Amino acid sequence: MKTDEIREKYLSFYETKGHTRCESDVLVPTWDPSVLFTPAGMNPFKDHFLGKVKLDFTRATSSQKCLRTGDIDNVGRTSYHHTFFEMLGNFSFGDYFKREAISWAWEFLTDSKWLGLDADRLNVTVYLDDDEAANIWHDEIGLPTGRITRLGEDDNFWPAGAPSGGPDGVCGPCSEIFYLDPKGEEVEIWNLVFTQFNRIGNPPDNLHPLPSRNIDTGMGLERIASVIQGQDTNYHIDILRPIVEAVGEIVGVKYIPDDNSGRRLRRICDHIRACTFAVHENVYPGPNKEKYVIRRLLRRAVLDGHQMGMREPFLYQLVSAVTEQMKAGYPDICETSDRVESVIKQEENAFLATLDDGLARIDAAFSELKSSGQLQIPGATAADLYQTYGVPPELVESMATDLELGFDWDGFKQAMEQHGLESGKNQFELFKTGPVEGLKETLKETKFLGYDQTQTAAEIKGIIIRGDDGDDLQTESHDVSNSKLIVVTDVTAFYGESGGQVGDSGKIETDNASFIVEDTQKDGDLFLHYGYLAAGTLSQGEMAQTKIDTERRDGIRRAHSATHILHHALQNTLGSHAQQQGSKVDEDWLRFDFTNMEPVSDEQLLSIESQVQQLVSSQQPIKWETLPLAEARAQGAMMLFGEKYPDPVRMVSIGDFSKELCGGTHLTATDHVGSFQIISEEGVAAGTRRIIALTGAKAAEYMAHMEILYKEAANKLSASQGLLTDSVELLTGRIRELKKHLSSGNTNADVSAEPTQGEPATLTYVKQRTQIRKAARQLNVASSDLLERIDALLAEQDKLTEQLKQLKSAGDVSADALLESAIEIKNAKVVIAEAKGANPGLMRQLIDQIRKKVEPSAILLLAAQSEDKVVLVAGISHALVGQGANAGNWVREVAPVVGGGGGGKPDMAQAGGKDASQIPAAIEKATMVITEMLS
RNA sequence: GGGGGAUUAGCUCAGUUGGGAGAGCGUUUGGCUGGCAGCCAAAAGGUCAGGGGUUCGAGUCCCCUAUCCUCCA
Repeated sequence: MKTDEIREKYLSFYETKGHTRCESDVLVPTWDPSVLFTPAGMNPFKDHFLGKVKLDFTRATSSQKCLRTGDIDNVGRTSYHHTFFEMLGNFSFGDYFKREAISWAWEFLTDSKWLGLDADRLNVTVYLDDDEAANIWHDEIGLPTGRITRLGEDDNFWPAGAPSGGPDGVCGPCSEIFYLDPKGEEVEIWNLVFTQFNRIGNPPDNLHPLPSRNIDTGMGLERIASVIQGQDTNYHIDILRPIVEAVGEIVGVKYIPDDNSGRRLRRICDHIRACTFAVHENVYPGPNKEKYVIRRLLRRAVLDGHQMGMREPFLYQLVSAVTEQMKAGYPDICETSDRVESVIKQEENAFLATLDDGLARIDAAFSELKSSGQLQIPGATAADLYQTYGVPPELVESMATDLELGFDWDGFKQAMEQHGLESGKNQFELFKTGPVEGLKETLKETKFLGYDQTQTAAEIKGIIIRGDDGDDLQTESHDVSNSKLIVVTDVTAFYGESGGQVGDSGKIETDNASFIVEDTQKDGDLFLHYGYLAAGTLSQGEMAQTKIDTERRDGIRRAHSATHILHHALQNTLGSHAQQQGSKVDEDWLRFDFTNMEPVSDEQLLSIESQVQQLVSSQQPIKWETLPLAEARAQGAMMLFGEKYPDPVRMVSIGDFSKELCGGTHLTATDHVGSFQIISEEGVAAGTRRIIALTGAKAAEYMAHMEILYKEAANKLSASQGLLTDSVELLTGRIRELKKHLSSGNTNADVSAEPTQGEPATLTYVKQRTQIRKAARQLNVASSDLLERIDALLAEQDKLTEQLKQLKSAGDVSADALLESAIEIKNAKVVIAEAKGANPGLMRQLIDQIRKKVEPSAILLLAAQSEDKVVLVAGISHALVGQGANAGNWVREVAPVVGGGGGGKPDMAQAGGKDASQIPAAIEKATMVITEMLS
């Protein structure tokens, strides 16, 4: 029987038992902060089990794609470890319990209409004191007691060891079904969890029966398939073996199961499956969280390939093998395979580059070790390489082996553990507690009426006083004004932050109180109004009016509708790959992240902006409706892979060009967006770009601001040609020239900064803005700092011009002129002089010239840099240094005379001081010191 | 969210108690030369990521910001 058939049989079997078939949830459940990936079939139903959502059904079945990395090191080594796998499950939310769960499981496994396994090969386990389950197995199924084993809480309880070790919360005994394979080994194929207790505190008497008991079962699809298909490893079932073979083909290694490379091929097979699904869901390899896990999986697979000789990207070529095997269960995987391939290829290239870099670093580390005569690579060194540069330890090890060096794995692991500790770990709570959770259980949901109304009557259902450090407190009534509260009502006009759109603000008023809402958040289906009490006494059970700040809401609506239009323009300009990656919609402000491999060019950006503006002014209607998911799909609504959509869905259509599934609030016509301005485009992660834009009043303000900025900047620079960028270039070029002339002592060059006269030319707004942005980029500042930067550059230019003028007026400071003032001490020419107007670079140059001309010689030059500052530079020719003269000591003794200090090397040294009036005294001192030094 | 690292010429990177900004490749020019990375010589090319601080003096030390890499959660 094919794996695809088993999956389908399971789901339809439970449909015949009154279960609702649920699509596999996404691999990355953003709604659940306690996990990065969906780890089990029950995960998407967590809130159903906890009674925190309204139940549309009480029996469900699913084949859930899961990802676990806990046992990652065993992947490929054992017959049954995976990171990515599918979990078949059936669930009861306070509906049926042990009897049905057990008998249906048995029926599905043994009935020839379904799997038809040999009943004699099936054994079960139950929890120690779970007589109820044991009796069902014995009396109703007819299993002899010898085939029912009772095990302790570590094996037959969920969570494992919960009764004595915790955590607190719902838990219960479980019963596992084992299959005796032809080799005589027992393999676990199905775990039935009977959730019937709430654990509170430590034993004894800590398990309290739940009023509503649940069933949660899980059967690994790959494992049951291997049993049915008589394979001794999951990797040889019909949907996995072809992938393993494909890996071998591309890597150029024949698949031999027991071989070391067999292990590698299986591991690559597993990881590419995981990566294909993750990238399909828009989870790209990246530096943290779930993205990082994907990066690690992908890089492990690349490294395996690398160690089998692959030096070019190869994983991406396996995507088609994965989609081929998985498309029956997950048809949309095919729709994205081009994108998935290109993302994987890019990451492969990045990692191969890191590996190259790593090889160089290993070389450097090894030569250091070799010089100290070590025979083993210390774990700490390898850990350091890994943590800082991502050099994989396996690579270090294999290179060490080539050099007949050992590798200290223990030390490495120890160092990594230490690193883990130092990085600090903030653990997630498995089950959140607190007043909000309590309200979720009792109230379940807040009805949102804000699509049509800006104000609604509502009843105050909960008041929570926000504690400073998260310890919130629920209260019946509250009268301390200005205290921070969370208010929950049965209905509301306030939009709770979701889908990127920020929450509403406004007021909640009762006859006795006025509560200012600053933000609205959603927790499950509950709306939380965050704010403070302005006046009066707020009491639970009172009737109230929820009134949103309509002006702010209008700004948010403008930004949200503009976001959809922008999304359309992006795809139109860049291609259909430019999909939304993330979005934030605020009052007349929006941030939109999307997939694009390279920066969006200025021209493209302008085109995108003007397309949006055109669509805005075309006055097209914006409509929304609620319809079945399948129908929205048929109408071509844009759907994001990896996004979880309710069914029915809300679809927002703009004119005839945009249909998106969206729960946000929108305008009724495009022209209400008003002005639209893209204010920045930047990279946010590899393959992801971010556009920030403004709408309505904020966009208009921005435009006015840019015009003023342009005028001021142009005035400062006297940019009569109207080309700010040219003027900026001219200015920076002039400064460069000035510096060059100063350091070479060339006073003849004409670098006069005569401003070009005339009024700034008038440019169109877009051109002015482009000029400002280009100029800002040229000067490496944000647009807002442009004027400041220009001022600083103008000041620098003035300063340099002034210095050059001084140097010019100081007259001849050539080497020859200085040599005329030389005195002779012990056969050495000594020059001690003031080099008026010179800068340190020029002084050094003069000293070099003199030293070249006269040997032996000692030179010390002084020059005032400004009204008070003095610079001294001393140089001593090579021969004199050999005799014990020292330029460093020389300036060190002289500098205090002008109130400073200094030092340097024996042949060349530099010093400074703060009292230019003492230059004559310093010259006297310098003469004394050098005389002594040379005698 | 936290740890480590990086940012210097068009590119790849050196730069040691803080005291003359460098190499290789590339570019340009000149000369030599019958080829395949031709040879020789010279030159141009730098806000040392940005900002602040310490100092007589900062590529170098300290702080902040930005970008990138990397590990941990």
